[in-house]
Amino acid sequence: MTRWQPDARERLERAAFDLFVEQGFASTTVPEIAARAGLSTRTFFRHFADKRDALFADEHAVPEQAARIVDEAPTGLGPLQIVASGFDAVASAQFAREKSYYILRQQIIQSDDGLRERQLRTQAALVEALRSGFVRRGSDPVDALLAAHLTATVFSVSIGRWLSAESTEPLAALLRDTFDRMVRTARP
Amino acid sequence: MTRWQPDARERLERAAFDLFVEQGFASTTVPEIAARAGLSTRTFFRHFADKRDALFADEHAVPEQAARIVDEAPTGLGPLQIVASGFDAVASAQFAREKSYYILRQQIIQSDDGLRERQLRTQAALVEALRSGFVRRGSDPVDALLAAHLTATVFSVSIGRWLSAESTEPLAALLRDTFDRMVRTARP
DNA sequence: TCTAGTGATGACACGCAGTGTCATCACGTG
DNA sequence: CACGTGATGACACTGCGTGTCATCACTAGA
Repeated sequence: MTRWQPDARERLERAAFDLFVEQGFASTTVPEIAARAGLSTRTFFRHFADKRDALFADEHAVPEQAARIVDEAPTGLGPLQIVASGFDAVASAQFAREKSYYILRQQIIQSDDGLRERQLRTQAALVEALRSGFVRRGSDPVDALLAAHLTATVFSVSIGRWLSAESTEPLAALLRDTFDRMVRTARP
Repeated sequence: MTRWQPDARERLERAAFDLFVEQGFASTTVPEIAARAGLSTRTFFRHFADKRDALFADEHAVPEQAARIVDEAPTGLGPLQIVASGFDAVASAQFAREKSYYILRQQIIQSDDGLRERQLRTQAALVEALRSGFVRRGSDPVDALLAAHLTATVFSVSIGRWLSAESTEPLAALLRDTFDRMVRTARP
């Protein structure tokens, strides 16, 4: 016998996701999640800051990868050129699961105000990671912030298109298309 | 004698703001706010959805004004041209108080994760109001969403610059400058 | 082999956010 | 003078999130 199952966090994540799908986020309590994972309520809060956090465990890696891509880009490229060159890497690394998982997850998020706010916060974290990355490369602070916002917009809009009912295009193609459209839109 | 003071909501707003300034958002309880306003805890929650909401009472008007500006713009203008023409109106209407008030308010917001999330939500509401406004004018759905995001970025960045320590420029000028910089940044 | 950590967990108490429900009270209306 | 109305108060209750201490399996060192 081991002293404890070493995958407590993953069990909690999965139990939370399943319960949110089965009965909704609001009507799922933390004690329920913990019980399904075979753990106590207290242990849940040792792994996640709050109930919403169980749905956003993966997202913590996003700002890190963004910063890495920016830092490792060849010199001489502008912020938006760096971003455009990283589309494929991000599309494959951050969206490795089945598309149906992300659709289900997005449905849960859309069903609750608190979860929508939480998602906006992860996008804000991406903006900040990109901004500071661009500044490290020597960009003007305001230009860096603007480029970071533009980048986050491209990703947010592309993912929305990718998860929409009609779409069958791969994410990387949508990222490129959304990027081009944004460049065109920004010409007044 | 009146049966009750008719300005309950305003008293609660002011009491909340003052207490947040004096002792911080997290260490201020709703019963405290209600007591300072001379009301019960239950009444606080009749006026505001939650504790954070007392800091965002004004912001509910923002999406409405944005939608009105878009709807009343002359035909033939592109989304971003409409936005640029509305800079002065928004700067004067939505920021009528003393600048020191907005600085203080922003300090409170920055001090708490939940408040930052709440602010992101109001920005998302602005994006949605602009998006649907642009769609009503006949824009392509994706282009409308992109233009709405670009607009919200210009406002968010401009307000940040306006409230930053160094700045003395008027908000309308910063809006125009940020807009120009964004157009330039979006050229890869 | 004995012993003193160590790290994840459980158990329990607690403060506070937010809601449902009913009573109250001042007012307007017939 | 009786009745309805709308804002408020009082109270109970659920659930989130935290602080604190005990437990238990394992590990490193004497």
